[in-house]
Amino acid sequence: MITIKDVAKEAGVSVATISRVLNNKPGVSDETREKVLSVIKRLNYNPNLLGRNLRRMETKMVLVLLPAISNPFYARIVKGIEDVAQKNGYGVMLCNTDSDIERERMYLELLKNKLSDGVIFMAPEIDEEELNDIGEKYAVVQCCEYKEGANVSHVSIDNYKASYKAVKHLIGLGHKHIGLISCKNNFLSTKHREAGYKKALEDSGIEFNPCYIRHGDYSFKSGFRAAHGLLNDFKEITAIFAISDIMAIGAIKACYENGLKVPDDIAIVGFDNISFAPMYNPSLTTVSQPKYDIGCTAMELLIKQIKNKGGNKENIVLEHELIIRQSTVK
Amino acid sequence: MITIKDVAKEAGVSVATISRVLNNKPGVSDETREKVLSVIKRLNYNPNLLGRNLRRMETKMVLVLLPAISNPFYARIVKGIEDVAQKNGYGVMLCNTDSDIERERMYLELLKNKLSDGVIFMAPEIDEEELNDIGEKYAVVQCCEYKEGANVSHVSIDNYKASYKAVKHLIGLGHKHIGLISCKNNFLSTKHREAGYKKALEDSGIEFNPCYIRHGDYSFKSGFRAAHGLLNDFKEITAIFAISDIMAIGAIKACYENGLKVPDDIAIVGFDNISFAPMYNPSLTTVSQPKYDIGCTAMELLIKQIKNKGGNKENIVLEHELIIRQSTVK
DNA sequence: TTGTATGCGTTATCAT
DNA sequence: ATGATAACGCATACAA
Repeated sequence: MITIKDVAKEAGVSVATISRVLNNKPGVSDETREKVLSVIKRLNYNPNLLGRNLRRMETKMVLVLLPAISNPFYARIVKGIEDVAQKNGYGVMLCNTDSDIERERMYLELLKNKLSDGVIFMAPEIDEEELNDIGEKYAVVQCCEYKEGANVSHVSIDNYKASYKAVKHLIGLGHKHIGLISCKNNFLSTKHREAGYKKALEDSGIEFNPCYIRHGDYSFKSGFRAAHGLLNDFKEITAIFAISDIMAIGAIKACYENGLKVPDDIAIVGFDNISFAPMYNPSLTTVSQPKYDIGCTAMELLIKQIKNKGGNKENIVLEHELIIRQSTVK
Repeated sequence: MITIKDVAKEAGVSVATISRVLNNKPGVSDETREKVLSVIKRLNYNPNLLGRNLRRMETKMVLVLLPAISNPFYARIVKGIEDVAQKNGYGVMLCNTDSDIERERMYLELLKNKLSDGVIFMAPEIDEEELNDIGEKYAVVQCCEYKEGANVSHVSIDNYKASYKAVKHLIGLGHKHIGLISCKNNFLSTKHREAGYKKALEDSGIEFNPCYIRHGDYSFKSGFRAAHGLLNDFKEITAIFAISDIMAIGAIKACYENGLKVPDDIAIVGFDNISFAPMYNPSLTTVSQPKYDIGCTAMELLIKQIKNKGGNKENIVLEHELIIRQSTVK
């Protein structure tokens, strides 16, 4: 392996000079700099960052923990994170937690072991307390999903308002019996979206029927089953709001298999505006989150924290948008 | 920051002993070991892996370069990679190249800079020569997509046979005018899938019509446009084979918007069996790759190379499967 | 402008 | 069974 010493010897200067050239530091004559660069090129030298990282006690790498890369919702967010990271000289390590707390803890070791300068959680599995502990020692940002109790920055939309708007859209189309496909989990977003649904009904003088709520697990199948159950049990239902696009798509599929046409016989609204939403048949009305901006903002927050050694706790709420497509409008 | 020295001082032993305990090495009395462990716990000590990595000149991390994490095709492959990695004490860094050669090269720096012990390419952008150079110095495996010329291991399916089988399925259903939605790229898989299409026609005595081939770019929209064009120009077409599920889904959408029902008026076959294939409306007939196994195999190959310092060039072909769903069978 | 020398945290070799 | 110490590759404070 070629090291900085080899380059120094070959160029006839000291390692300090090589280091200066590598890091674009001043105090090197143009002549020397050029000679060094040519030797670096000739020897095909690549600095060993293990040495640099140890010395500087930083890695210029950040961790992004996501429940599943297969979830298309995260794609644009990650892009935002990556773009801001790159602009600031940071690399991004994407890590699948599978919503498994052990796997999440495993990856968090990378943080504790100094292999990463900070972490962005897409949906933390660990509880408020553990999150708080980590937040006190390391740079941490929560993105989209977050724990309320923890004193850790987050960036997200207002899920309550977004859900309210989606259900109001259905009510505006004349629907009075609106099913809800929610999830049985502890996500704050879930709680907020359910609350928004109820508030929209209430504000429109429609009585809330708890039986109209079914619970899935964000999967296509669970959306399918939930819709199937709703349609079987309550013939009067003419619209369904699902708190995720994938479950909404499962619901549409269930409608068709029950002989109901969307949107003619039943209207469906999703949440997230994943890339498949406009591709589906029919295309899906849904709530769009500013995913790219969310990612950018999260990374910016993280970098600020890294620079300020953990200060700067901030919570940022970005704007959502209701996108109306074929699944609700005849 | 707590270091190994602090632990040593607190436990009243030398750093060497701490290191032995940390690495589960023999030559430490049970008594001492226990004392050390208790001190480690009490001080909440986390070993700084920057030191270890420099010393051992390895990181126990591998790079996985994918064109886009948003492509659902990669999800199961990555899971296979991760599972095998974890079993062997390796961490996985997922990196989005966006099919951008510069971004790809940027991430390859992590390899050259010793921040990663090896790399798995899902679809290399760099050419044979550059790939070869990297393969000579570092542990490299190509997964699914690969460059033929490069002397670098790969694992994939037989795309020629798979494509042949898919088209034969359509012919078996009585279709004689079969459109092909391919891609304009340099992927070997594309070439092989086109060749399989032609060979299937030929073997069945159906004349190949070059005009029946349209080119997309793996996107939904490109599939939509390609199908739209085919249907407009050639009313006799009753079936379309797309070399990716996403384009196939675009094609189905185009059929519906042209007033054609799938599969009643036209049959569609995709390729990859992404998670959305069974969810679509209608569900999609497609070629399934053993994605999880492909991922596992790639990672196993990579670990072998890391251990053998670059030896062990191997090419492995795994079995595919045609999955028949609603989009072809009435 | 350039060089010398120290240390980052760890592991591993060689003593004891 | 345990300890002292050199080394890994690099950046940097200080000297020249």
